[in-house]
Amino acid sequence: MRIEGGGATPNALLGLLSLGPMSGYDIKALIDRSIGYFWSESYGQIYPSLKRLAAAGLVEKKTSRQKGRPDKHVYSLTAAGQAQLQEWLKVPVTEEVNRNELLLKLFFGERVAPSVCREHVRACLETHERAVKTYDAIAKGLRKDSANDPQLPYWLMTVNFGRIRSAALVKWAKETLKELERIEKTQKK
Amino acid sequence: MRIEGGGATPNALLGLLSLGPMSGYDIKALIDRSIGYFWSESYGQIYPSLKRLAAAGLVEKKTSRQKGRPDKHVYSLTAAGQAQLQEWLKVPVTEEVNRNELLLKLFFGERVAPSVCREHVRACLETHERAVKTYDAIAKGLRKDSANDPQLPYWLMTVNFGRIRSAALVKWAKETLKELERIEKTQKK
DNA sequence: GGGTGCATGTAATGGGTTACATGATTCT
DNA sequence: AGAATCATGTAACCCATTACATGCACCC
Repeated sequence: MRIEGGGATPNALLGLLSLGPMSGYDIKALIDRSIGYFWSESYGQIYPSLKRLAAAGLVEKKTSRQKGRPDKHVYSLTAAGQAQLQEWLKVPVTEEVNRNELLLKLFFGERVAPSVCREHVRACLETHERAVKTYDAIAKGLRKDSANDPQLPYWLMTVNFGRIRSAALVKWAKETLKELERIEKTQKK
Repeated sequence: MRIEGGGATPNALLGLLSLGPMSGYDIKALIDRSIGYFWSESYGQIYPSLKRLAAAGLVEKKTSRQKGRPDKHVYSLTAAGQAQLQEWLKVPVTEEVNRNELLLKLFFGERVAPSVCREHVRACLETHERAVKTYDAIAKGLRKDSANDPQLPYWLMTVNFGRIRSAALVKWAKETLKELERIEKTQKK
């Protein structure tokens, strides 16, 4: 048996619980409307992980009965859990290559008609144009709703990351579309 | 039993084999010095996958004996394999959220000293500053060595993606470092 | 003699999503 | 009547990396 805390998932859960006591269901919902653009967890990870965290004494479980609905299992950070989270936050980030299917398809793009790649890149452009707007909206909302939260600057940093990245990809997509059109024209001649 | 060709890995292999006949070992080496910055495969994936592709008739295996060294199993694309690759290249890219541990740690950054986050962001800055230079070098090399290859424009598009993305992250990291220093100063007062 | 490169492959393990199973309440 | 939301959990499955197993040749 391994000690809970090595992987990122349990530590992400500890982090979310540091915002306040929550159930597995709540955690999933919170992820989807906060860190969802750079982190995801499924129930199949959350529930077993919470159980293990509880067994390791890093979180505490309290069952609250509800009318009609199933019992709610609310978890909260223990002192040990808080310590573990802080330790993990200090560990240097290990960046691994994340696979990019768009680039893979583009790399072999010469094997198909230029219009195929154009379509892929156009979709990418649309996605990130929308994303930039979304990030701006999120930042605006955060600045309003969490104006006095000491965590606000950190949250804005992550949003800004997304914004800058998406803006860059918009730029790339536009450049790339032009290049693809150029290829298409020279091919037809 | 499933038909080979659904996942990205077998199709990536087909793509690489479209560049010429190769062994599993060659494929790994080629990945590492070409698409390695946005795609990776391990032997544990490559060898079994090639076997399945051969069973499905998408690639053809030829064993060439070598002096001293173990036999080399050279695979080449069949017509069916080429067709499968082209079909796959047309399928719209499904972008899923890729987890970002740096952002996760930054999101909970208020739970630790600002210097911790500063260190993470500084590492990110360094990584991407180096990356920009690497991408430039790769592009230069490609323009020289593959000047007449019709695939060159596509390869440059993928390199340019990396370049633009890394340059954007350098910008973000610099901004973020300033912000972290600001937080540090206001905290000390 | 020992490290590195060539060359193949399997088994163990890890980390994750999806589908399944259950069931009441509330909204349309 | 039916869909969505609340709520928890397990089992099956998929995909991927790492470790293991083997062994020769070449260079230092």
